[in-house]
Amino acid sequence: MSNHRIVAHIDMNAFFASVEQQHNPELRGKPIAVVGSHERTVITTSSYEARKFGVKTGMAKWEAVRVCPQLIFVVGDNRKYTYTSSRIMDMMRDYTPLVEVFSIDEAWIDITHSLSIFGTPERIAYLIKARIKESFGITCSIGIAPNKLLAKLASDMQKPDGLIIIKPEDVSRLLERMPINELCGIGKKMQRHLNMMSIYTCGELGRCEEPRLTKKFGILGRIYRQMGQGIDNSPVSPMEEDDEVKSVGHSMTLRQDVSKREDILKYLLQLSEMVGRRARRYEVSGKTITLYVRFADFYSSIGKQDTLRNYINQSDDIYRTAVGILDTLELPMPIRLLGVRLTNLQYHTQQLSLFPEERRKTEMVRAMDAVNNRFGDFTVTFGSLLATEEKGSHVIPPSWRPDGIRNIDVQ
DNA sequence: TCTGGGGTCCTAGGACCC
DNA sequence: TCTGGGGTCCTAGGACCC
Repeated sequence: MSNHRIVAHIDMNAFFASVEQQHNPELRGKPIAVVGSHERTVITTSSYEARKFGVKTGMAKWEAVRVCPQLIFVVGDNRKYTYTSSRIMDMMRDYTPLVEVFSIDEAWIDITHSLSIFGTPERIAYLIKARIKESFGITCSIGIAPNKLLAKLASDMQKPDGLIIIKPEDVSRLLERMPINELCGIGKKMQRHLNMMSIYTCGELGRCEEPRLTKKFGILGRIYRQMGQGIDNSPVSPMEEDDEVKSVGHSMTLRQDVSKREDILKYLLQLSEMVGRRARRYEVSGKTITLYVRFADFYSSIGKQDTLRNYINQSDDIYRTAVGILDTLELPMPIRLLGVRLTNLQYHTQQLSLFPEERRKTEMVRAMDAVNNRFGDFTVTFGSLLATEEKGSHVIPPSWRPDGIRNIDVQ
Protein backbone atom coordinates (compact mmCIF):
# COMPACT_ATOMS: atom_id res chain seq x y z
CA MET A 1 0.00 0.00 0.00
CA SER A 2 1.44 3.34 -1.01
CA ASN A 3 1.71 6.16 1.45
CA HIS A 4 0.35 9.00 -0.63
CA ARG A 5 -3.16 10.35 -0.43
CA ILE A 6 -5.74 9.86 -3.14
CA VAL A 7 -7.87 12.94 -3.62
CA ALA A 8 -10.60 13.43 -6.19
CA HIS A 9 -12.03 16.72 -7.34
CA ILE A 10 -15.54 16.60 -8.78
CA ASP A 11 -16.73 19.46 -10.93
CA MET A 12 -20.28 19.52 -12.30
CA ASN A 13 -20.37 20.48 -15.95
CA ALA A 14 -22.35 23.63 -16.73
CA PHE A 15 -24.18 23.02 -13.48
CA PHE A 16 -26.98 25.60 -13.49
CA ALA A 17 -27.67 25.09 -17.18
CA SER A 18 -27.68 21.31 -16.76
CA VAL A 19 -30.15 21.53 -13.88
CA GLU A 20 -32.44 23.68 -16.00
CA GLN A 21 -32.23 21.31 -18.95
CA GLN A 22 -33.01 18.43 -16.66
CA HIS A 23 -36.07 20.19 -15.28
CA ASN A 24 -37.38 21.24 -18.66
CA PRO A 25 -36.87 18.65 -21.43
CA GLU A 26 -37.58 21.26 -24.08
CA LEU A 27 -34.29 22.92 -23.21
CA ARG A 28 -32.22 19.79 -23.71
CA GLY A 29 -29.79 19.81 -26.55
CA LYS A 30 -30.31 23.54 -27.04
CA PRO A 31 -28.12 26.55 -26.43
CA ILE A 32 -29.34 28.05 -23.15
CA ALA A 33 -27.94 30.58 -20.73
CA VAL A 34 -28.83 31.07 -17.08
CA VAL A 35 -29.08 34.74 -16.17
CA GLY A 36 -30.26 36.98 -13.34
CA SER A 37 -33.64 38.61 -13.36
CA HIS A 38 -32.43 42.21 -13.67
CA GLU A 39 -31.78 44.19 -16.76
CA ARG A 40 -28.08 44.60 -16.23
CA THR A 41 -27.48 40.92 -15.79
CA VAL A 42 -24.74 38.73 -17.20
CA ILE A 43 -24.48 35.08 -18.18
CA THR A 44 -24.06 32.95 -15.06
CA THR A 45 -23.71 29.62 -16.86
CA SER A 46 -24.37 28.45 -20.38
CA SER A 47 -24.99 25.00 -21.78
CA TYR A 48 -22.30 23.33 -23.88
CA GLU A 49 -24.52 23.82 -26.91
CA ALA A 50 -24.25 27.57 -26.28
CA ARG A 51 -20.53 27.53 -25.54
CA LYS A 52 -19.91 26.21 -29.04
CA PHE A 53 -21.03 29.61 -30.29
CA GLY A 54 -18.71 31.43 -27.95
CA VAL A 55 -21.17 32.22 -25.17
CA LYS A 56 -19.16 32.68 -22.00
CA THR A 57 -19.79 33.21 -18.30
CA GLY A 58 -19.76 36.89 -17.44
CA MET A 59 -20.89 38.06 -20.86
CA ALA A 60 -23.57 40.72 -21.05
CA LYS A 61 -26.87 39.46 -22.42
CA TRP A 62 -26.77 41.52 -25.59
CA GLU A 63 -23.26 40.30 -26.31
CA ALA A 64 -24.37 36.68 -25.96
CA VAL A 65 -27.25 37.25 -28.36
CA ARG A 66 -24.83 38.67 -30.86
CA VAL A 67 -22.72 35.52 -30.96
CA CYS A 68 -25.69 33.17 -30.63
CA PRO A 69 -29.02 34.63 -31.83
CA GLN A 70 -31.03 31.50 -31.00
CA LEU A 71 -29.81 31.49 -27.39
CA ILE A 72 -32.55 30.73 -24.86
CA PHE A 73 -32.37 32.68 -21.60
CA VAL A 74 -33.47 31.10 -18.34
CA VAL A 75 -33.69 33.15 -15.16
CA GLY A 76 -31.76 31.31 -12.47
CA ASP A 77 -33.35 29.85 -9.37
CA ASN A 78 -30.83 29.43 -6.58
CA ARG A 79 -33.04 27.20 -4.50
CA LYS A 80 -33.19 24.63 -7.25
CA TYR A 81 -29.41 24.58 -7.55
CA THR A 82 -28.80 24.52 -3.82
CA TYR A 83 -31.17 21.63 -3.42
CA THR A 84 -29.63 19.59 -6.24
CA SER A 85 -26.16 20.42 -5.02
CA SER A 86 -26.72 19.25 -1.49
CA ARG A 87 -28.21 15.98 -2.68
CA ILE A 88 -25.16 15.37 -4.86
CA MET A 89 -22.82 16.20 -1.99
CA ASP A 90 -24.74 13.81 0.27
CA MET A 91 -24.31 11.12 -2.31
CA MET A 92 -20.55 11.53 -2.28
CA ARG A 93 -20.57 10.88 1.45
CA ASP A 94 -21.54 7.31 0.62
CA TYR A 95 -17.94 6.80 -0.50
CA THR A 96 -16.02 8.69 2.19
CA PRO A 97 -16.80 10.97 5.10
CA LEU A 98 -14.04 13.27 3.86
CA VAL A 99 -16.04 15.49 1.52
CA GLU A 100 -15.02 19.12 1.26
CA VAL A 101 -17.60 21.26 -0.51
CA PHE A 102 -15.75 23.97 -2.38
CA SER A 103 -18.67 25.65 -4.08
CA ILE A 104 -22.17 24.83 -5.18
CA ASP A 105 -20.86 22.65 -8.02
CA GLU A 106 -17.45 21.46 -6.83
CA ALA A 107 -16.09 19.24 -4.10
CA TRP A 108 -12.98 17.36 -3.11
CA ILE A 109 -13.17 13.90 -1.62
CA ASP A 110 -10.34 12.00 0.03
CA ILE A 111 -10.73 8.37 -0.98
CA THR A 112 -7.41 7.08 0.36
CA HIS A 113 -9.17 4.80 2.80
CA SER A 114 -12.14 3.96 0.59
CA LEU A 115 -10.26 1.71 -1.80
CA SER A 116 -10.49 -1.42 0.34
CA ILE A 117 -14.26 -1.26 0.11
CA PHE A 118 -14.92 0.23 -3.31
CA GLY A 119 -11.90 -0.84 -5.34
CA THR A 120 -9.76 1.40 -7.50
CA PRO A 121 -9.98 5.19 -7.75
CA GLU A 122 -11.27 4.78 -11.32
CA ARG A 123 -14.08 2.59 -10.13
CA ILE A 124 -15.12 5.10 -7.47
CA ALA A 125 -15.03 7.86 -10.06
CA TYR A 126 -17.23 5.89 -12.43
CA LEU A 127 -19.67 5.00 -9.66
CA ILE A 128 -20.05 8.65 -8.74
CA LYS A 129 -20.38 9.74 -12.35
CA ALA A 130 -23.00 7.12 -13.03
CA ARG A 131 -25.06 8.02 -10.00
CA ILE A 132 -24.99 11.75 -10.69
CA LYS A 133 -25.95 11.11 -14.28
CA GLU A 134 -28.71 8.72 -13.35
CA SER A 135 -30.24 10.73 -10.52
CA PHE A 136 -29.78 14.23 -11.84
CA GLY A 137 -29.02 13.95 -15.55
CA ILE A 138 -25.82 15.89 -15.01
CA THR A 139 -22.32 15.03 -16.17
CA CYS A 140 -19.23 15.91 -14.20
CA SER A 141 -15.49 16.01 -14.67
CA ILE A 142 -13.40 14.21 -12.09
CA GLY A 143 -9.71 14.67 -11.42
CA ILE A 144 -7.80 12.27 -9.21
CA ALA A 145 -4.37 13.10 -7.81
CA PRO A 146 -2.23 12.98 -4.66
CA ASN A 147 -3.55 16.32 -3.40
CA LYS A 148 -6.27 18.95 -3.81
CA LEU A 149 -4.28 21.32 -6.00
CA LEU A 150 -3.50 18.63 -8.55
CA ALA A 151 -6.93 17.02 -8.36
CA LYS A 152 -8.50 20.34 -9.26
CA LEU A 153 -6.02 20.82 -12.07
CA ALA A 154 -6.89 17.35 -13.36
CA SER A 155 -10.66 17.88 -13.32
CA ASP A 156 -10.13 20.97 -15.46
CA MET A 157 -8.21 19.06 -18.09
CA GLN A 158 -11.12 17.22 -19.62
CA LYS A 159 -14.58 18.72 -19.98
CA PRO A 160 -17.31 17.76 -20.13
CA ASP A 161 -17.67 14.31 -18.57
CA GLY A 162 -13.94 13.84 -18.03
CA LEU A 163 -11.82 11.61 -15.88
CA ILE A 164 -8.13 12.36 -15.50
CA ILE A 165 -5.82 10.63 -13.08
CA ILE A 166 -2.48 12.14 -12.14
CA LYS A 167 -0.13 9.62 -10.58
CA PRO A 168 2.62 10.84 -8.27
CA GLU A 169 5.30 9.75 -10.72
CA ASP A 170 3.69 11.82 -13.50
CA VAL A 171 3.49 15.09 -11.61
CA SER A 172 6.77 16.73 -12.59
CA ARG A 173 6.47 15.79 -16.25
CA LEU A 174 2.93 17.16 -16.37
CA LEU A 175 3.77 20.43 -14.63
CA GLU A 176 6.90 21.13 -16.65
CA ARG A 177 5.01 22.83 -19.47
CA MET A 178 1.75 23.63 -17.69
CA PRO A 179 0.97 27.37 -17.79
CA ILE A 180 0.92 28.85 -14.28
CA ASN A 181 -2.56 30.30 -14.63
CA GLU A 182 -3.98 26.78 -14.74
CA LEU A 183 -3.25 26.54 -11.02
CA CYS A 184 -6.10 27.40 -8.67
CA GLY A 185 -4.88 30.46 -6.82
CA ILE A 186 -3.00 32.15 -9.63
CA GLY A 187 -5.25 34.63 -11.35
CA LYS A 188 -4.74 37.23 -14.03
CA LYS A 189 -2.77 39.76 -11.98
CA MET A 190 -0.45 37.21 -10.46
CA GLN A 191 0.11 35.65 -13.84
CA ARG A 192 1.18 39.05 -15.15
CA HIS A 193 3.55 39.60 -12.24
CA LEU A 194 5.14 36.20 -12.69
CA ASN A 195 5.34 36.62 -16.46
CA MET A 196 7.29 39.81 -15.90
CA MET A 197 9.77 37.73 -13.96
CA SER A 198 9.99 35.44 -17.01
CA ILE A 199 8.03 32.71 -15.27
CA TYR A 200 5.42 31.15 -17.53
CA THR A 201 5.16 27.48 -16.63
CA CYS A 202 4.73 25.57 -13.40
CA GLY A 203 8.12 24.01 -14.05
CA GLU A 204 9.73 27.44 -14.10
CA LEU A 205 7.80 28.54 -11.02
CA GLY A 206 8.85 25.47 -9.08
CA ARG A 207 12.51 25.99 -9.93
CA CYS A 208 12.59 29.69 -9.10
CA GLU A 209 14.76 30.49 -6.10
CA GLU A 210 12.58 31.03 -3.08
CA PRO A 211 14.09 34.39 -1.99
CA ARG A 212 13.32 35.86 -5.38
CA LEU A 213 9.67 35.00 -4.91
CA THR A 214 9.33 35.87 -1.23
CA LYS A 215 11.00 39.22 -1.79
CA LYS A 216 8.23 40.13 -4.21
CA PHE A 217 5.24 38.29 -2.78
CA GLY A 218 6.01 37.77 0.90
CA ILE A 219 4.68 34.60 2.49
CA LEU A 220 2.77 33.78 -0.67
CA GLY A 221 6.02 33.49 -2.64
CA ARG A 222 6.87 30.31 -0.82
CA ILE A 223 3.42 28.90 -1.44
CA TYR A 224 3.57 29.73 -5.16
CA ARG A 225 6.88 27.92 -5.48
CA GLN A 226 5.41 24.81 -3.86
CA MET A 227 2.39 25.06 -6.12
CA GLY A 228 4.73 25.11 -9.10
CA GLN A 229 6.14 21.83 -7.81
CA GLY A 230 2.69 20.37 -7.32
CA ILE A 231 3.00 20.35 -3.55
CA ASP A 232 -0.12 20.90 -1.49
CA ASN A 233 -0.44 19.45 1.98
CA SER A 234 -3.78 20.95 2.84
CA PRO A 235 -6.20 18.28 4.02
CA VAL A 236 -9.61 17.56 2.58
CA SER A 237 -11.60 18.98 5.45
CA PRO A 238 -15.33 18.43 5.64
CA MET A 239 -17.55 21.21 6.89
CA GLU A 240 -17.53 21.07 10.64
CA GLU A 241 -20.29 22.33 12.85
CA ASP A 242 -17.95 25.03 14.03
CA ASP A 243 -16.93 25.97 10.52
CA GLU A 244 -18.24 29.47 10.67
CA VAL A 245 -18.90 32.07 8.02
CA LYS A 246 -16.88 35.19 8.53
CA SER A 247 -19.09 37.73 6.82
CA VAL A 248 -22.57 38.14 5.44
CA GLY A 249 -23.12 40.58 2.62
CA HIS A 250 -25.38 41.55 -0.18
CA SER A 251 -24.78 43.83 -3.10
CA MET A 252 -26.57 44.76 -6.25
CA THR A 253 -26.04 46.58 -9.46
CA LEU A 254 -28.85 49.08 -9.69
CA ARG A 255 -31.24 49.07 -12.59
CA GLN A 256 -30.16 52.61 -13.32
CA ASP A 257 -27.39 54.67 -11.88
CA VAL A 258 -28.67 56.79 -9.01
CA SER A 259 -27.57 60.02 -7.36
CA LYS A 260 -30.53 61.08 -5.23
CA ARG A 261 -30.10 60.28 -1.56
CA GLU A 262 -33.72 59.20 -1.38
CA ASP A 263 -33.17 56.57 -4.10
CA ILE A 264 -29.97 55.35 -2.50
CA LEU A 265 -31.75 54.87 0.81
CA LYS A 266 -34.40 52.68 -0.77
CA TYR A 267 -31.75 50.33 -2.01
CA LEU A 268 -29.88 50.40 1.28
CA LEU A 269 -33.05 49.36 3.07
CA GLN A 270 -33.45 46.37 0.78
CA LEU A 271 -29.83 45.37 1.15
CA SER A 272 -29.92 45.74 4.92
CA GLU A 273 -32.94 43.48 5.08
CA MET A 274 -31.23 40.82 2.95
CA VAL A 275 -28.12 40.94 5.12
CA GLY A 276 -30.03 41.03 8.37
CA ARG A 277 -32.25 38.14 7.47
CA ARG A 278 -29.36 35.96 6.41
CA ALA A 279 -27.40 36.87 9.54
CA ARG A 280 -30.36 35.93 11.69
CA ARG A 281 -30.81 32.68 9.86
CA TYR A 282 -27.15 31.85 10.54
CA GLU A 283 -27.66 33.03 14.09
CA VAL A 284 -24.82 35.49 13.93
CA SER A 285 -24.53 39.14 14.64
CA GLY A 286 -21.68 41.45 13.77
CA LYS A 287 -20.27 44.73 14.85
CA THR A 288 -18.67 45.97 11.65
CA ILE A 289 -20.77 47.22 8.74
CA THR A 290 -19.14 47.90 5.39
CA LEU A 291 -20.81 50.01 2.77
CA TYR A 292 -19.52 49.44 -0.72
CA VAL A 293 -20.19 51.83 -3.59
CA ARG A 294 -19.25 51.38 -7.21
CA PHE A 295 -19.65 54.46 -9.34
CA ALA A 296 -21.12 54.94 -12.78
CA ASP A 297 -17.75 54.72 -14.53
CA PHE A 298 -17.54 51.08 -13.31
CA TYR A 299 -13.92 51.43 -12.20
CA SER A 300 -13.98 53.80 -9.27
CA SER A 301 -15.35 52.54 -6.00
CA ILE A 302 -15.28 53.13 -2.28
CA GLY A 303 -15.58 50.73 0.62
CA LYS A 304 -16.07 52.29 4.01
CA GLN A 305 -16.69 50.53 7.27
CA ASP A 306 -17.86 51.37 10.73
CA THR A 307 -17.25 49.27 13.79
CA LEU A 308 -19.80 49.54 16.56
CA ARG A 309 -19.57 48.78 20.22
CA ASN A 310 -22.46 46.30 20.04
CA TYR A 311 -23.13 43.28 17.89
CA ILE A 312 -26.18 43.73 15.69
CA ASN A 313 -28.24 41.70 13.22
CA GLN A 314 -31.57 43.53 13.05
CA SER A 315 -32.21 44.96 9.61
CA ASP A 316 -33.04 48.42 10.86
CA ASP A 317 -29.85 48.63 12.93
CA ILE A 318 -27.83 47.60 9.88
CA TYR A 319 -29.70 50.11 7.78
CA ARG A 320 -29.11 52.95 10.20
CA THR A 321 -25.38 52.21 10.33
CA ALA A 322 -25.15 51.99 6.55
CA VAL A 323 -26.90 55.32 6.17
CA GLY A 324 -24.52 56.80 8.73
CA ILE A 325 -21.58 55.69 6.59
CA LEU A 326 -23.23 56.95 3.42
CA ASP A 327 -23.54 60.39 4.95
CA THR A 328 -19.77 60.59 5.45
CA LEU A 329 -19.12 59.87 1.78
CA GLU A 330 -18.40 62.25 -1.03
CA LEU A 331 -20.22 61.09 -4.12
CA PRO A 332 -18.38 62.44 -7.17
CA MET A 333 -20.74 60.79 -9.66
CA PRO A 334 -23.85 58.60 -9.86
CA ILE A 335 -23.80 55.18 -8.24
CA ARG A 336 -23.90 51.97 -10.19
CA LEU A 337 -23.69 49.35 -7.43
CA LEU A 338 -24.37 49.29 -3.71
CA GLY A 339 -23.30 46.66 -1.20
CA VAL A 340 -23.75 46.12 2.52
CA ARG A 341 -21.70 43.61 4.46
CA LEU A 342 -21.66 42.53 8.08
CA THR A 343 -18.30 41.32 9.44
CA ASN A 344 -16.61 40.84 12.78
CA LEU A 345 -19.18 38.20 13.50
CA GLN A 346 -20.21 36.59 16.70
CA TYR A 347 -22.15 33.37 16.84
CA HIS A 348 -24.84 33.12 19.41
CA THR A 349 -27.57 31.03 20.73
CA GLN A 350 -30.46 33.39 20.42
CA GLN A 351 -31.79 34.53 23.74
CA LEU A 352 -34.78 36.67 24.27
CA SER A 353 -34.30 40.04 25.81
CA LEU A 354 -35.74 40.77 29.19
CA PHE A 355 -37.20 44.01 27.96
CA PRO A 356 -40.70 43.56 26.56
CA GLU A 357 -40.18 46.16 23.83
CA GLU A 358 -37.11 44.44 22.44
CA ARG A 359 -38.65 41.04 22.87
CA ARG A 360 -41.67 41.98 20.83
CA LYS A 361 -39.44 43.24 18.05
CA THR A 362 -37.26 40.13 18.05
CA GLU A 363 -40.32 37.93 17.88
CA MET A 364 -41.89 39.95 15.11
CA VAL A 365 -38.69 39.83 13.07
CA ARG A 366 -38.45 36.11 13.62
CA ALA A 367 -41.99 35.60 12.38
CA MET A 368 -41.31 37.69 9.27
CA ASP A 369 -38.13 35.76 8.60
CA ALA A 370 -40.04 32.50 8.78
CA VAL A 371 -42.54 33.65 6.18
CA ASN A 372 -39.85 34.97 3.89
CA ASN A 373 -37.73 31.86 4.16
CA ARG A 374 -40.70 29.83 3.13
CA PHE A 375 -42.28 31.93 0.43
CA GLY A 376 -39.48 34.02 -0.95
CA ASP A 377 -37.72 37.28 -0.27
CA PHE A 378 -39.74 40.34 0.62
CA THR A 379 -43.05 38.54 0.95
CA VAL A 380 -43.46 40.43 4.18
CA THR A 381 -41.29 43.28 5.28
CA PHE A 382 -41.26 46.56 7.07
CA GLY A 383 -43.90 49.01 5.90
CA SER A 384 -41.41 51.55 4.61
CA LEU A 385 -40.01 49.08 2.14
CA LEU A 386 -43.40 47.96 0.90
CA ALA A 387 -44.19 51.52 -0.01
CA THR A 388 -41.38 51.78 -2.53
CA GLU A 389 -41.95 51.04 -6.15
CA GLU A 390 -38.72 49.07 -6.16
CA LYS A 391 -40.46 46.35 -4.22
CA GLY A 392 -40.69 43.33 -6.42
CA SER A 393 -37.70 44.03 -8.57
CA HIS A 394 -35.74 41.24 -6.94
CA VAL A 395 -38.58 39.00 -5.99
CA ILE A 396 -38.90 35.53 -7.31
CA PRO A 397 -42.60 34.89 -6.87
CA PRO A 398 -43.35 31.52 -5.30
CA SER A 399 -45.68 30.72 -8.17
CA TRP A 400 -42.83 31.04 -10.58
CA ARG A 401 -41.00 28.19 -8.97
CA PRO A 402 -41.26 25.01 -11.00
CA ASP A 403 -43.22 22.03 -9.75
CA GLY A 404 -41.55 19.57 -7.52
CA ILE A 405 -39.71 21.83 -5.16
CA ARG A 406 -42.51 23.76 -3.54
CA ASN A 407 -42.55 21.50 -0.56
CA ILE A 408 -38.86 21.58 0.02
CA ASP A 409 -37.96 23.40 3.15
CA VAL A 410 -34.98 25.43 2.08
CA GLN A 411 -32.88 26.35 5.03
C1' DT B 1 -28.13 48.21 -23.21
C1' DC B 2 -21.14 47.11 -22.12
C1' DT B 3 -19.30 44.66 -17.93
C1' DG B 4 -23.18 39.96 -11.45
C1' DG B 5 -22.85 38.60 -6.78
C1' DG B 6 -21.40 35.52 -3.00
C1' DG B 7 -17.38 35.03 -0.38
C1' DT B 8 -12.09 34.44 1.64
C1' DC B 9 -7.50 35.92 2.68
C1' DC B 10 -3.57 39.19 2.70
C1' DT B 11 -1.22 43.73 3.29
C1' DA B 12 0.00 48.10 5.03
C1' DG B 13 -0.56 51.92 7.90
C1' DG B 14 -2.43 54.16 12.08
C1' DA B 15 -4.21 54.24 16.92
C1' DC B 16 -3.65 52.69 21.30
C1' DC B 17 -2.02 49.96 25.21
C1' DC B 18 1.47 48.06 28.24
C1' DT C 1 15.21 64.31 25.68
C1' DC C 2 16.97 59.59 21.68
C1' DT C 3 15.21 56.72 18.11
C1' DG C 4 11.85 51.14 21.87
C1' DG C 5 8.89 47.66 20.65
C1' DG C 6 5.34 44.03 20.71
C1' DG C 7 0.41 43.00 20.47
C1' DT C 8 -4.19 44.04 19.05
C1' DC C 9 -7.74 46.34 16.79
C1' DC C 10 -9.27 49.08 13.05
C1' DT C 11 -9.51 50.78 8.12
C1' DA C 12 -8.97 50.69 3.08
C1' DG C 13 -7.84 48.27 -0.78
C1' DG C 14 -6.49 44.39 -3.69
C1' DA C 15 -6.31 39.59 -5.42
C1' DC C 16 -8.48 35.45 -5.86
C1' DC C 17 -12.14 31.79 -6.10
C1' DC C 18 -16.80 30.10 -7.75
